[in-house]
Parts: sequence; C-alpha cells; structure tokens
Amino acid sequence: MTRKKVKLAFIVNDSARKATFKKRKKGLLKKVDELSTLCGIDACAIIYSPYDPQPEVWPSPLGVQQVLSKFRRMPEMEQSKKMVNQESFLRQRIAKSTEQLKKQTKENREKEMTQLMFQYLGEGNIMHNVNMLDLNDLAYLIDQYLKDINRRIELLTRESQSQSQPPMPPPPVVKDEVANVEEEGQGSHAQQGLNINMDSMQPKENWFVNLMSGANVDQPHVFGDANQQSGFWPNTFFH
Amino acid sequence: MTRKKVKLAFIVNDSARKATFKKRKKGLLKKVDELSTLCGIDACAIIYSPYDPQPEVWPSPLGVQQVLSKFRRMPEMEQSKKMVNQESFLRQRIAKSTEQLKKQTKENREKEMTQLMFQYLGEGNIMHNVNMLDLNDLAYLIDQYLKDINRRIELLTRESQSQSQPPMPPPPVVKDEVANVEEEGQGSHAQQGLNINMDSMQPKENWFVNLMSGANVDQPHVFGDANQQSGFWPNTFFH
DNA sequence: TGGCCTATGTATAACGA
DNA sequence: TTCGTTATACATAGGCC
Repeated sequence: MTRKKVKLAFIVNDSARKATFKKRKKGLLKKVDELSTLCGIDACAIIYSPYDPQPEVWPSPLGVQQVLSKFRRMPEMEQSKKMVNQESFLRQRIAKSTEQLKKQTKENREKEMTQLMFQYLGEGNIMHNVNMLDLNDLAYLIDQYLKDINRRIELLTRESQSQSQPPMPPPPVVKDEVANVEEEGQGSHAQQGLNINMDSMQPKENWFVNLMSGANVDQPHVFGDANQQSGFWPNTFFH
Repeated sequence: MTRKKVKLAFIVNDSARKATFKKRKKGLLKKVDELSTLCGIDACAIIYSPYDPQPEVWPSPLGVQQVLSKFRRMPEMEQSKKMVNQESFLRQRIAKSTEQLKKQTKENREKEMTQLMFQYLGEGNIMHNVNMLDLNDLAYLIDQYLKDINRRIELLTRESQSQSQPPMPPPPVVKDEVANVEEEGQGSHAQQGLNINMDSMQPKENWFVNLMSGANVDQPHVFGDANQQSGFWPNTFFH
C-alpha cells in the first residue's frame, strides 16, 4: 500500500509476511479500538497467528467472553440471517470493481471513437481495420455530433429572426444520414472539443453512407467478434 | 480523520455516528480480509451495533464458529496468558507516549540548567529562586564542565612537554570543589558552547561551596518539593 | 437515508541502521 | 530482528446531492 501497490495475495517471504502481520495487526486493533470508542459499540476480535499458540484477542478475554455469550445465545438460524459473510462481502467488492471497470471502458471507448472520427475527417480517405462494432459506435457518435450542429444552427437562425431582420432562406441543415435513432441524445459529448470547420465538412456529409453502401467492400473489414463487448453505446444498431 | 483531525471520543450526533460506523465497519472488515489473505491466518470478527439486532461477523458464521471452537477449547488460564487485551494495548500506547515525554523533559531540563549556569557566570552574583533540585543538577553540570576543562589543560601541558621545552610549573588545575562524584562523566555536555574565559572564571572557582556553606542562607531559596521529580541527572547528590 | 466526491489524515511497504 | 524513516496508497470526515 505504499512505495508499491501490494498484490492482495499470500506473502511468500516468511520474514516479510511476519513483519506485515505485526504492522497490520497493530493497525487493525487500533481501528477496532477507534470504532468502539467513536460509535460506542460492543466489538471483539480474535486473531490466530502462527507466531503464537495463543490467539490475540480484543478488547480483553472478559470482553470477548461477553460478546461471545451474547452471540452463542442466539439461535443458529438467526445467526445466519442478515449477516455479512465472506461471500457477500466479496460479492460487493467485485461488483464495485466491475462498475469502475465499466465506467473506464466506456470512457476509453468514447475517446477511441472520437479519435477515429477525426482521423477520418483529417485524412479524408477510406478507413482501414475498422470492424462492425467500431462502425456502430462511430455512427452513433457522429450522429450525436450532427444533431448538435443542427441544434446550434437552428438556435443561430432564431436569434437572427428575433432581431427583426428580413426573412432568410432556410438554413443549410446538415442532413442526418443515420435514420431511426431514438431521440434520447442529450449531446453532452459534443460539448467539448467540437471545433470543426463547417465548410470543410459539407462535402463529406454523407461519407458514412458511402462507407456502408458497399463502395469499399474490398477493404479488409474485421467483423464483430462475439467475445468482444463494446457496451459503449446502446446496442441499437445492426443487431 | 480527514478535513479535520477527529477527536477520539464518542460521537454525540446520532446520524454522524451512524455514518461513521458504517464507513469504519466496512474499512475494518476490509482490513481483516487483507490481513487474513496476506498472512494466511485464521481470524474472525464480530461486531454488534445498535442498528441491527444481528451482529455482523467475518468471514462467515461457519468461519466464526470454527475459530471460536478453537478458542473455547482452550483452558481458561491459557486464554488469559500472553493475550493482547485492552489493558496491555493501552499500556503500550501510554508507555510510548511516556517515553517521548521523558526524552523531551530531559532535553528541556538540560537546556534550563545550561541557561542558569551562564546566567550566573554572566551576572556574577548570587542566584535567586534556585531550589535544591536545580542546585543538584547544576552542580553536576558544572562538575562535568570543570572536568572537561582540566582534561584539556592536561592535554595541552603534555603537548608542551613533548615538544622538549624546559619543564614548567604544574598547570593551574581548576579545582573540583564538588567531592565524592563518581568518575563516570563522559563530558559529552561540555562539547558544545563551552567558550568560557578562564581568567574571569578563576576567582569564582569555589562559588558553589560558598553558595552551599550558608553564606547566603538569608536568600529565599526554595527547597525541594517532594512532588517534583527532576530525573535529569543520576540522583546521587544531597540525598 | 444513502451514495458520491475530494481534501486530508492514516496506515504501511520498502529500506537503512 | 527490530527499530525509525520516508514515500505512497488508502481510509474517511464533511459536503452535496
């Protein structure tokens, strides 16, 4: 937990294990002591170690006996009910870690796709090594961007009109080529780093459809691996 | 323990106490889990709380039972032997604090006495408000200084003689007025800040005896308070 | 109430004497 | 081995939903 992130596993080196044991046992008892003091609760701890035939107990043999008798007095069934046991404890920890991993993965995926998009826009050519999952996510991402752009255009148009200027022709709405997408996007992803030059974008507005229409089927597209779970966007496309 | 150093005492506010309890209980169980994993030892914990009629146990009801049966199988006498109980735990903590306090007190005392000595040498007058304990320690300190001075003189004398110069009269050894002092001084205290002018010191060489011989009994000397423990030097004087 | 966040206090791994 | 020290990781009090 310091100098190096220790791997949570049995320490093979004997002396290191003993040293760690002593330190951590001390820290643990301090924690128990503090918890007991701060919250005024009964608690006890029993620790067996290979370094001593006697277990170490807290807060005292008598204190342990008292807590234990209270515990043993309880019917067996009651004891198992609502208890925190190792399984549920580990389950909680795993769930939390999984949650964090998911969050991070989503974030990574988003960055990946953004990079991919700008790479295409920059090089203006056909994309290599792009698989179906990437295309799904990319399509969604771009769709969000396009929607955001249209929203901005509309906003600007209304502002112009509210300033009582002569009516203008309808604005050049960027066409949303990806159809049947639910209207659930909040466009939050578009809020950062969207400094695209509209002029340079216009001629490419339907690049995605071209890409998908089979014009480049000879490219070595890698298609979806069943084991690969994107999970980045709602899986609503191509399924 | 964050944002503010929490006082280790019962938390009066109910909701705050409950929140702290939940957090700390979780942390505690994690610690127990880690200790168990890292060091491969059997351990269990039982925690009663006012928030649940059931105690929380670790690692599992079965695991607790196993550890407990191991524990109960032990003769009562054995249980109390070599155990870490609350009393010895606190005793250890107190011992450590006491040790630190002692060290600091000794250091302070030394500085006090040194200051007192130079104050006397500087003002060249009778000392007021000096009690017997101070005199004890001061005498010891000065004795150490004198011994160191004589040692230096002797060293210088020998150097002169080894240079084959005509024999000199015996050097003016500073007389050690404080008798029956064991020869255990290492003079370490004299190594720093001893820049006393020997000439100005000579006429005062027996100030301490004068002070003690009754010449100043009219001075309001405060004598030793039984409750006051100096503990600075070995208590070999005036006892 | 219950989770989440962040600034800070603690615990402790690694190392040196 | 057992201290003491130092650099880091972790735990968590107090806020804010």
